[in-house]
Amino acid sequence: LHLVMENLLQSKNLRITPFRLSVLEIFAKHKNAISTDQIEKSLKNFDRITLYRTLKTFIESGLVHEIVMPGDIKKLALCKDDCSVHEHAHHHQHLHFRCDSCEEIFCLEIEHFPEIKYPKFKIKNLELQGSGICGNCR
Amino acid sequence: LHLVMENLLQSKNLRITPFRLSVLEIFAKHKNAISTDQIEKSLKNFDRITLYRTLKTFIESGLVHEIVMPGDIKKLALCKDDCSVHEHAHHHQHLHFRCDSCEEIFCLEIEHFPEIKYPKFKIKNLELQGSGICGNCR
DNA sequence: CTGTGTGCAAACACTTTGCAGGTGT
DNA sequence: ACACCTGCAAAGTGTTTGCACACAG
Repeated sequence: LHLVMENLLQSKNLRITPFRLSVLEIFAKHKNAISTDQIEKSLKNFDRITLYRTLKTFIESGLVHEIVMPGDIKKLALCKDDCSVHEHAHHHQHLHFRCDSCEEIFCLEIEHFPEIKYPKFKIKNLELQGSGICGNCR
Repeated sequence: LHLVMENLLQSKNLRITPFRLSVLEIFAKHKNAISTDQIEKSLKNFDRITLYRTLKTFIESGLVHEIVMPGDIKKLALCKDDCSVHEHAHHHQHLHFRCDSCEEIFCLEIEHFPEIKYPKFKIKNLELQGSGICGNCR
């Protein structure tokens, strides 16, 4: 696991440090998106400022993406192969789904990603956000 | 205009006050979504706390909806007829589009709202967020 | 060795809470 | 008259900036 994470950092030209590795491992342990708060609870003897900077670096370099929803919901998840970063924006081909019951946020790979057109507008990137009841809660 | 806004407040069982009316009129003046900052600049001699509470009330009663995007982008827009509020979540049938150039956020009515299915998940609400270049900027 | 990352202190912005007084219905 | 809205003070939360030292390449 360590090795995988080291390669991940190296592939983005980021230096391999113990702190970054431990943050990445927390992401790897969680299947779904996690909040900064969850990360902090999983760390010990850490500096909050460094964590913020680390996360910012991860987001900018395309390792991690933010998922935000109305109501101050903000979570982070590891990017997948289908993620790319252009002009400071992340592009995904998956659906961000929030369960009304357990409040987990899932990144769901969907088969047919919809195409949307609007007159005179050039839509370069489309993001899907859904909510409802997840597979575990029903 | 005043009368329209008064009816709007009344329809949601909210009291008609000068402050609420002036906030609503700011929304009406702007075609696109606006930030709290923009609202504050349009007001004078106002109390920021009251503004926050007013906006919260508007959101909860279904008058206004929040649009959030990664990178601390947070704007507000008047709800349209196709908006509804269930269990603290707003439902729309339009696309939220952010222009990479002018950074305006548009609520775009699209003809065929996509249907997404995912095995074992019950998707009750779907939100679309797009980005690219708007009609004015190209 | 050089530039990047880290840790600490301080500052900053945004938002919420509590309460007294004012206002709408 | 009563409940709701407003304004002020204070506090809370999340995040950023500056700088000195430590560490990775």
